Amino acid sequence: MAERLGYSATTISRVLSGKAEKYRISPDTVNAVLREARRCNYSPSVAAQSLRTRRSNTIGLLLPSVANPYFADMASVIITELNSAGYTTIVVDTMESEQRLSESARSLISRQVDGILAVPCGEKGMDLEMLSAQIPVVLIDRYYEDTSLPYVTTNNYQGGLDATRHLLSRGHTRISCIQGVQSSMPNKERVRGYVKAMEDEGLAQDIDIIGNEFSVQNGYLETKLLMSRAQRPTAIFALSNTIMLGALKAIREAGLRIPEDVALISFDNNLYMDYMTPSITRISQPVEDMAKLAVKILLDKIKGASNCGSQLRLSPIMVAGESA
Amino acid sequence: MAERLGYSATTISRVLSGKAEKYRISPDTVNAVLREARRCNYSPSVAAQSLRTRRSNTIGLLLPSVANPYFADMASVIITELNSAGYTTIVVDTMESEQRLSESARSLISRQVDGILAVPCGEKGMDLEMLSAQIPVVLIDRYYEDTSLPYVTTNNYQGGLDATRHLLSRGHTRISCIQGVQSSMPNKERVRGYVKAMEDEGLAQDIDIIGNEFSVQNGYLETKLLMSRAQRPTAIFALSNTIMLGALKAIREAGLRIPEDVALISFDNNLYMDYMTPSITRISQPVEDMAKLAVKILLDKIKGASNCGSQLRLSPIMVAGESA
DNA sequence: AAGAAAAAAGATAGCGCAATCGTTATCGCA
DNA sequence: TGCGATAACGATTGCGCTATCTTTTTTCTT
Repeated sequence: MAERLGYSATTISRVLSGKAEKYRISPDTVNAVLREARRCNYSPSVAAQSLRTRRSNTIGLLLPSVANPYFADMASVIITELNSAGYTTIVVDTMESEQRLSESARSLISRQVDGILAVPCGEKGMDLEMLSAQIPVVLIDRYYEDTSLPYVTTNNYQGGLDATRHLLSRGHTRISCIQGVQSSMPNKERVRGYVKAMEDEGLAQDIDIIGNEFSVQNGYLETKLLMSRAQRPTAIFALSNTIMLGALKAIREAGLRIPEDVALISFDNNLYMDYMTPSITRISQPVEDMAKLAVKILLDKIKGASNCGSQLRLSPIMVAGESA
Repeated sequence: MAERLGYSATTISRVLSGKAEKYRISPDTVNAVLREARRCNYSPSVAAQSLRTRRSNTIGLLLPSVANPYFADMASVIITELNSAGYTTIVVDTMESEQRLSESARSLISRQVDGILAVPCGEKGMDLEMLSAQIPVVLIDRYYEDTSLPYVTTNNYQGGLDATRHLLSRGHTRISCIQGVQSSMPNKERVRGYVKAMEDEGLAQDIDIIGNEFSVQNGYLETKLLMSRAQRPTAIFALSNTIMLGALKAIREAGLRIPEDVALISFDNNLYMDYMTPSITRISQPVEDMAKLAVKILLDKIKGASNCGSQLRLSPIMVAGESA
């Protein structure tokens, strides 16, 4: 393009990167360059730009499972937000593996992403913590104990408390809690809320925490077992939407009615939950707010603002349904 | 790293890019390099690599709406498939806008992606078609009339036919069809199936096609109108899961029973649909197969295989529920 | 009319890698 | 002993851009 127009590459670069004014390029030149660029359908090589400027206008998003509707919703909001801020999003599914998380994060850095948004896996985030020296990192939903990384999450303890108290207030005492990934902070906090509520009612001996995965299958299998117990629980607290779906299936198969025979309460919200019969009583997380906040914090960090201290816990909202 | 080890950058590059054997680098050297690389946590700059090799091991995925569970499911499969083939995925939400589609595709190309998977928007894909000269492009779900681009889609005509015939076989005659984006091929084909089935029964005068968006709101508003008609339809054919959800809400609000007062049949499948009451009768698309096939075709094209002729239509499966 | 200032542009280098084209040791073999 | 074959490595260049430093031209000032 440079030779075709008779201008230097420098001038052309300036025009195309919007720095024409700053360098006082004459309007005639600007127009000529722009016209030619359009004519020959020019678009700059992002690879070369990143190499030179060390910025890529790209953000990496690390999720434990894109198939989980909860994370898919989150991804949707994040992608849209980032896009309107001029960023492109690379989505990686870490499949609930700490090793994949580390590898993916490194791979993202070697791609010169400008920042990382992550729902981390595993117990201790040493690796992410280290990487955050090289690049802005913001956690969503999950975080690590004593981490200095910024995060945005739900007040899961409160959610666990609310759900359990709701069941207790309806007279339930045999309440089983089907959990997901034990090492994850939201899971721990929800369980803590459940335990606290039970203990407050003097039901410490009835505490029953089972399961080990945020999956439909886990919910299904654990509920199958529960339903075959001599002394069935009268209520189930499912720690995720997927677990709830599995539980629902098992309860149906046992020929039991909800909520008459077994009450059911779940975490997460979803387009569909209102349309189920019975509609599901649930602890809804403010996914959209969380996602938008996390994006905001990340972009601020990228711009150099040092609100590293941002560790936010948003309140969940209980949506009353007919299932409990 | 080169000077720290006393080797040339060339040698190091060869070792790290796995070409040690090809260039007969001695095992000692290889080990030394690898150890040092691990020690100093070296990872190559993908930007520089792409600049040099014109490949980025990255694929662009263009979707009209990540928030739609149907596309989110699709994205999940694609991301996972690509990842296990060694590719990273950039996801872009084109928001059902043809202009955004074009812009995003161009932006992906300037990012040196090795290929593009797209659920396109708009009537005629001139732009994508042109771009496909520069880079492999495979369409999923939607495609263009007379396009030469490879695509993988559902046999939507068959789906429309099946759904409508099912309703007809149950004795319905006043069947309204709530459609999504009119210009999209799947929509057109489903409608064509509906029309054909109606005409075959001599019900041409009862054909009733309404709506204009694949959204919950569209389904809701159109159904509200339907329910307030003097002569209500006895069955509704919703052309997507989102439309179905909106319809469901409106039917509920009208205090009507499903399927006694209004039968409901939908396109798309979903984890939740089995757990609704009544469970929804639906035309399930083979999302996973479609996604995997599209990825396969794209990777083949990247490798140079010229199966450009791949234009596949997979059969949908009707899942019987209680709603129709 | 001479000099200073502002306006408009260009020359050069280097981001981090890999393709290309070398060069230097080592060894077998007649 | 010398020669070519092979093994093992290196120097250079350029991918496409932009940051930095210069140069040329125009305009204004006194």
